[in-house]
Parts: sequence; C-alpha cells; structure tokens
Amino acid sequence: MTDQAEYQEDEYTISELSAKFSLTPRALRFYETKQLISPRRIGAKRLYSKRDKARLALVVQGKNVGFSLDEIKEMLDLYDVRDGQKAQLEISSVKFRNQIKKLVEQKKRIEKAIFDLTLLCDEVDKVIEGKEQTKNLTDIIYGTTRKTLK
Amino acid sequence: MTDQAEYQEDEYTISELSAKFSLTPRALRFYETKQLISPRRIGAKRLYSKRDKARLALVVQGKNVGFSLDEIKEMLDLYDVRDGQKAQLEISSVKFRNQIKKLVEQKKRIEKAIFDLTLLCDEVDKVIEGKEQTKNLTDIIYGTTRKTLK
DNA sequence: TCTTCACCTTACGTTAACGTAAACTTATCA
DNA sequence: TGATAAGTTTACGTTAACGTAAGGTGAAGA
Repeated sequence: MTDQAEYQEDEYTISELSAKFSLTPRALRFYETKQLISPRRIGAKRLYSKRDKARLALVVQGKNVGFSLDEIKEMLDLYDVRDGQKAQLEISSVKFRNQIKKLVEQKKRIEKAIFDLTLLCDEVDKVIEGKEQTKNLTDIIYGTTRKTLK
Repeated sequence: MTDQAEYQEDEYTISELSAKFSLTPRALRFYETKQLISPRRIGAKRLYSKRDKARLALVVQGKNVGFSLDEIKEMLDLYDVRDGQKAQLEISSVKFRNQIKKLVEQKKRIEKAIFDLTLLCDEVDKVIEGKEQTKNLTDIIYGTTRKTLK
C-alpha cells in the first residue's frame, strides 16, 4: 500500500462524483476549466471535496432550471464572498424570478405550438378521412395559418 | 425602361418576400441551399413565385412548432410527389403527433423547472426575511433539492 | 513482468441556423 | 456621370456544452 493517508473520507474521485450526478468525467473537467469547481490534486489526480459536491449540485440544479453555465458561475462567485449574505441572496432572488418569467414565456410558446399543431392535425385528418376536399399540405398549412400571416 | 416583361405580377424579390415573413434575405438564400425553396432567376436576381411563398409559409410554421429545417424538407419533398396524396398526409399526421408528444414532454420539463425555481425562491425569501437561519445558496439548494438526488 | 484500470492532457470535432464581411455587378436617379 | 440602392457570390465566424480521439502515466493484481 502506498500513501493512503493522502486522501480523506468524504472525498470523491472523478468517476465517483460524476456517477453520483449522472455526468461524465469530461463534464466535470469542463466545469473545472469554467471555474465552477476546483478540486484539489494528489499528483495529477483530482479529489473532490464536499464543497465541490455542493457546488456541483447547484450547477446541476441550475442547468435543470435553464440557467447557462456562465449564469451559474455568476451566482457561485457571488457566494464566495461571505459578507453581505442577505444582499447577495436578494440578487439571486431577482435572478430566479427573472428566470421564472422566461420559463413562463417559453411555456406559452410551447403551448401555442401544441395548439397550432393539434389544429393542423385535425385538418389533415379530415382530409384523410375524405370529409374534405383533397388538398396538399401547403394548402392546409395556408388554411390553418392564414391568421398568423397578416 | 428595360424588359419589364421579364417578371410577372405576384412574384417577389428577395427583400419583399423576406420582409413579408420577417426573415432576412440571408435566411432565404440559406433555405435555398437547403433546397427548401428554388426561386427562378432573372439574370442573377431571384424571383419568388406563389409556390415559393407557400413553401416558405410551411417552413416558417414548421419552425414555430419546433421542427428542424431537415425535418421540414422531408415533408416538403414528400409533397412534391403528387401521387398517393393520402398516404403522404398520413405520414405527416404521424410526424405531427410525434412532435406534439415531444412538445408536451418539453412543456412538462419547463413546468417542473418553474415549480423547482418557485420553491427555491420561497426558501430564499424566507431566509432574506430573517424567518430562517441564514444559510448560503448552496445550502438552500441542497435543502430544496435533496429529494432529487437519491 | 505484463496487463488492465483509472486517470491525465491536448486539441480538434460537433450541431443548427444563420450572421457578417469582402468584393463585385446592375439599375435607377439626379 | 457619379452616387446610391439592391442584389449577387464566397467563405469564414458564432454559440454552448461537452464528445472524442490520441498518446501518456502510475498503481495494482496475476
């Protein structure tokens, strides 16, 4: 056995931690170049602490709610400064609410797309069932979308 | 006046048609290289027919409901063959329904993101208002997201 | 000693849908 | 007879978040 004393309990290798978050090792290395995490080294090998794990949790959660890595980094950097905790939380709060707005808009766009497509589907099916004159797709599109094009 | 007889009524120049669909001329040229439209030429200049306009309408509408240009091209190609109209409409119908499924899934993901972010916002606000112990963001994330990470 | 992992670094590749710059032609207007 | 506008082609640039390939190291087990 070589120097086992070098690394401690509750530290993770890159494969352990990436598995824990269902990411690839490549992703963790990439996040490191982006300065989202900064594991210590034993020789060339990375060892991730609980802090790295916590930051990684924020990265993953941030991605899930639609933040870019750059935006996530901004927030992480904000919380590296330990003073003025509350002011910083307020900044995050604002960012979160803005993001919620964006998401709500995205949701609306998707709902419109679903609506339009459903309408189009109905039209197409009518034609298929022979209840309407046979047209080609561009004609149908033109019919269901006329209102959209002023 | 030069040969006005060269082009006809209900034909459009590139700037006219692109404006009509709120696209840039560059976009129309790009769609041409992708074989989505094929305007005729007078010398070097493009002239777009009603057919081009109809196809372009399908392109725009297709983009709006989340199809890629390649997928749109597939559909357009399908309708260039004039036989078996019904069979082809059925293929489109299937594609549309698949796309609706994808959109519904996307919508669900966004709804979850909104839900999670709202939850997080509430937590953050509690801390800001001093109703809870001061924590930093990663701790809060860890609290609200624990269930997500098995 | 040989092999197999697990890890490392460097660096180019990927995808979509155009944007943008450069350099040129043609038509129209004053 | 410029000047301006609108059009053309060619071709490289952009963005995000990694994927992937090539080539190399160190430790551990048979």
